This record gives sequence, structure tokens and C-alpha cells, in this order.
Amino acid sequence: MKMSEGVEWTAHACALLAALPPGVGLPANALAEFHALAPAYMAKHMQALARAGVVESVRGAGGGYRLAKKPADVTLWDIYEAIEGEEPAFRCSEIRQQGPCTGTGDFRRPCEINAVFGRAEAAWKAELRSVNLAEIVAEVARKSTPVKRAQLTEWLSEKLG
Amino acid sequence: MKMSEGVEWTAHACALLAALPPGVGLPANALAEFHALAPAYMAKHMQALARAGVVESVRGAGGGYRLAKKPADVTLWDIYEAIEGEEPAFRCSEIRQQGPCTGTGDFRRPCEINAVFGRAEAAWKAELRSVNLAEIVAEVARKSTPVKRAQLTEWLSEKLG
DNA sequence: TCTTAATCGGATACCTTGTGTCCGATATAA
DNA sequence: TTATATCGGACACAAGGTATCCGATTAAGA
Repeated sequence: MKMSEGVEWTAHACALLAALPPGVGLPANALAEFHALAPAYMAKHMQALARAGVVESVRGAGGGYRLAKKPADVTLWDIYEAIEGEEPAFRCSEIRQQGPCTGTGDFRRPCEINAVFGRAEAAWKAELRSVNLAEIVAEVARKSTPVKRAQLTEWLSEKLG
Repeated sequence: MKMSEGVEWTAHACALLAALPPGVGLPANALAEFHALAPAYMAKHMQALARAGVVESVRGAGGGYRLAKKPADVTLWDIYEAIEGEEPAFRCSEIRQQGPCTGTGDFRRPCEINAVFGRAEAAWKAELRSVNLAEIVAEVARKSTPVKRAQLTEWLSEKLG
């Protein structure tokens, strides 16, 4: 079971956007360049985030992507869901209702195996919902260094004009 | 992010094996037939379970697959891991170390985004490890009906000779 | 106002991974 | 010893993720 690497890409991109002043954004090209990623593919992923309402897109020169909400209101779950979609990883196809021993066909009680996987995914989702972009930005900043901070300021001033 | 349906197939197959007397097994054909699944594909998945040590295989006439441990000692996580492998769904490729703002190259502190996804997967895994086959069998039996139980007995006596 | 350049958005090709099947290897039972 | 049942891995096929390009749209500047 592999998660799309688009989740990693966009999570880092959103962390960068969350570090900018409110309302300020960056074009997809810059977001890709910041982590040395394929620009066209990053652009595709940012589209998905825009469709999901995590970011807003601004077309034309000087445009780009900016967060659609406050950093504190965007969780890693929002980003995951934007890229991977709403369907759960485990899909119960009710195979218990197939085969020679299905009896009278009364299957109103939920499938136990599906129930367990459902609880597991709920726990997973809860963990992702518990962390928002503001917290991530704060944590990343805490781990940073003066040199890196200076490089970021320099790079941003170049990109934002 | 989609989980292989082999997880669902083998989870149900193991639940069936867990309901049999200790040491007794069934061939892959029978396990597939019980839920009306593709026999060849079910056989392939059972191979993976055997490699992982969840079940034991017995070749030749009268052979098949049987649980390698007591039902209470096999969790849904064991089955998941046998089919999907050990790698986590989220793979951090350390893109934070790429790009124009990587500074001095000091990245001893873990990547925050990776850390959150790691916690989420740990919670997910813990939930799957908390349920074993004995509990599933008991729960399924509780939800069953006299008609189904009779059909199962009939079917098993035919398969086990 | 018009032109130019920048940027997003969807359509398109490619490649990896999961899905599914078949046949040979092996061991049991007769 | 033979025939049969069963596993195990090698082999095709399909789907979804990866990656790119080009047209549509909009802002900035002349």
C-alpha cells in the first residue's frame, strides 16, 4: 500500500505557503524549485489542492497559489484527502455474502473485519487531523538555523519581488 | 491509496481457518470457493501468508493451508503485513534537504511531516494489532444464524472428508 | 487600449504496481 | 509405483500513479 508522493510534495509546499504572510502566495514553479522537484508534476498536484479548497489559485502574471484558510485551520488530513481522495484504503466488498454458506442472507450486522479496518483508519485519520500547518511551521522554524533562515529570506525576496 | 484486496480475501480465509480444529487446514481451492473468489489468485495470496509465517503449507493430496499459530496469536496486522509488506505507506524522501535553502546541511532532527505520518501509521497499526483471529471468529459466530451454522458444518464435512 | 508574458488547467503519454492465470515441482494416497 | 492433489513461482494483462506538454486565462506593462 503506497501513498502518492504527491502528498509529501504538497505537504512541504503548504508548509512553505503557511510561512508566508497571510494572503501571499507563490507560483507552482517556485514551490517546485524550493525542494528541487519536477515543476510540471508539482503543478498537477497543486491543482488537486485547489480543487479541494486547500489553496486558492491566482492566474496570470504575478499569480500562483496561496492558502485558502489560516494555517491553523489546515491539517495534514486535508492535504492527504485532497491528493488521495475520500475512499478508505480498505474497501469491503462483502465477500462474506458470497459462497455456499451464506444462509438466509441476513447480513444486517456489519462485517467484523471491515469494522476493524474502519477503526484503524479512523485512528489514523484522527492523528493526521490533530496537526495543523501552523504547528508544523513552528516546529520546522525551531529546528532551523540562522544560515537557513537567511537563505529563505533571500530566496523569498527574489521570488516575491 | 488503495490496499490490495488480497488483504480482505486472506483475512476472511484466515478467519475460516481459525474456526477449524487446531492443526486442521484447507486447500487454497476450498478457501476460494468458500467466498466465491478466483482460485488461482487466492492461491497466490496464500503463498504470501505462508512466506510470512502466518500459515503453514502442506503439499500433496490431502494437503492445503493451516494456521501456523493459535488464532489468538494472529492479528489483522500480521495478515496485512504478509500481503502488503513492511514498508510504510508514507515514504519520506527527505525533499527538505533539496533546494536552494538547505543551509549548512544539518538535518539531524527528524522531518516533522514524516514524524506526523509515522505517528498516524503507528496508531493505525496498533488498532490492527489489537484484534486477533479468535476474537473475530467469536464475533462472526455471534452474528451467525442456525441455518448458516448448519451449512458450514455440511460444507466442512464435505471438504475435510 | 493593446500587447506581452506569466501562470493555471486539463488532455495526453509512459511506467510501475497490482490483478489474474497457467504450468511445472512436489508430496501424498492408493 | 502410479496417479492425483496441491503448492510454488513464472508469465501476461490491466489499472493507477508518474510525468510532460500545450492551450486557456489573466495580470502587468507599453
